[in-house]
Amino acid sequence: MKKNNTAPDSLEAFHKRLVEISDNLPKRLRQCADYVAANTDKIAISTVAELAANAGVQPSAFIRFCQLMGFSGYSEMQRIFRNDYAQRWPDYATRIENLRANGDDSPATLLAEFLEAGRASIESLANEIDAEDLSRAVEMLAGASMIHIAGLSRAYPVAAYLAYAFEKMDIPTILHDKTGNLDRRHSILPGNVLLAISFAPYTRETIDLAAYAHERGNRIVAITDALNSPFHRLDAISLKVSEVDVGAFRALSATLSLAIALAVAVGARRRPGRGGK
Amino acid sequence: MKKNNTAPDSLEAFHKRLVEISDNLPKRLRQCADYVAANTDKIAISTVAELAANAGVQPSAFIRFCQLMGFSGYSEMQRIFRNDYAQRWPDYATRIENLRANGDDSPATLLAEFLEAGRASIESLANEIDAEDLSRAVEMLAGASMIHIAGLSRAYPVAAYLAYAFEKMDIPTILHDKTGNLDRRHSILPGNVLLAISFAPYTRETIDLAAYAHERGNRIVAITDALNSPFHRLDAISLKVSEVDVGAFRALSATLSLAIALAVAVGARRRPGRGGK
DNA sequence: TGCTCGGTGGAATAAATATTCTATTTTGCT
DNA sequence: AGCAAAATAGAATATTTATTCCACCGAGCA
Repeated sequence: MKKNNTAPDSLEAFHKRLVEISDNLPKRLRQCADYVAANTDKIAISTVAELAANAGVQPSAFIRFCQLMGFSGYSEMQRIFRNDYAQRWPDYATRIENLRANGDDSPATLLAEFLEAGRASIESLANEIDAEDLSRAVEMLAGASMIHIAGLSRAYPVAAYLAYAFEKMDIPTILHDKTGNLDRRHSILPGNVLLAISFAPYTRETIDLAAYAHERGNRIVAITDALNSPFHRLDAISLKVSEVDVGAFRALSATLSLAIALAVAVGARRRPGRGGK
Repeated sequence: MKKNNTAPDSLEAFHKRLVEISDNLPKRLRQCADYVAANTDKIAISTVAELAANAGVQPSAFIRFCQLMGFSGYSEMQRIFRNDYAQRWPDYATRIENLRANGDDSPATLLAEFLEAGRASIESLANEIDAEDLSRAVEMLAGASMIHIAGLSRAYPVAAYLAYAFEKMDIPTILHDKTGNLDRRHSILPGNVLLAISFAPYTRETIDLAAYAHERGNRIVAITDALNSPFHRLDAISLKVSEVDVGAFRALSATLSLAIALAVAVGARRRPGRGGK
């Protein structure tokens, strides 16, 4: 626990300070710290009494915690969260409403639906991604002498995007599209890794290619939408991403974000110091 | 203006009620309604005094407005916004923080960056899209006897996704990828429309194709990132989407959402009117 | 054991925020 | 123009919320 009289003025500064003071905290103040760490988002819209009750302490204790964080009191601390909120949501909700207001099946309304679906998908990916698996996937791809990318139909744009990103970073890649109906499975050599993208109902060709690679002893990284996908049997590292759908259609926002992050991380890992080019 | 004593209990109900009472409102109450309609998001974190001041009315007037909406007062109205906030952000901000906490250049941190960028892009698209242009684009594409899709490098995944979506809906489409280095410009016939996707710095081939199409008298719909893009000179309907970038890389979340919405809207528009399959 | 001192709970107080009330103004109508 | 009804501003009040204060507890130490 460390003293410091300058109040954090941003979310990052807040978190930094929270970590700083976090060692050697007395019981009640620790409860506050833990609760706040796990529920930062609630601060903007809660009263001290509510937070204190949830953290299992007295309001006065909670205020002592605020002061320890460097603020004069709860109100001052709350201010930075409210500011943050105001910036984050300039009026997104309102704009979405406005788009929707165009009429039930107007293009704008439809766009609003897909934007909402995209946002929800991204949030859910943030919640559900397994950082361990992601790291292992990056490591494995970074160590590959060649990355083979497979993804068809709905997954094809993702595969194409990955191929583009790897290409930009001078990483050797083969995109297994079906151009000319060529089967290029024999280009998969020892030490290569297959990066397969497929969603239920899984494309036969992609699964077949993965099975072939697995049989030959090549490792597989899969981007898919369920943990019990066919890739599971192939000893693949599965990155699960579930997209929210609109009617019969499913967006790709979260999947694309995952893909680009994966690609850039691999690039950074291969050439430490440079994120890309 | 209508009387009604049941308070809305959800955001949709709130908006519905807002529209209901919106006709024939006295001056000050109208100011409240207008301000609230444009700043719904601020309610969760503001006091009556603040809102009233921003709306240019007295706090008491604002409270009368709340009551007209069916609430007992401001506090009761605020509650539904705070609940909504709590649900929307169960702990998204926290999770992002947690991802970031993995270390400065860990894959998880990178993913957090891209997810944030994706979210921001989606929100900004919601703010900036021109519903008029979108409708006109849909109409034009729906009326085309054939849709030609052009998009290379970073735009290629978008083009591929559009081609996939149109194909799913049995809409005749040609994807102008550069497979076999074939130039298929001569497939562009009268009555066809070109859907071109390109971002600065614009891909030469895409622009050339668009120029050719324009010359032949074909209409163009463009998905691009600036209103002064080369498409502007070609009398294209431009849909502008600006993606937030992370380092040297730019996500595609918002663009993809726009693309799928566009495709589905075109599909919906064609089906009812025509006997088409 | 008894003293000290940081930590704590809870009541007391201060501040802010919400709500009501009423005199006055505006609006709509004839 | 003149009247009645509705709407409004702003002060007064009630309520909620934040903050301070102080008596008490319990660990560490002579």
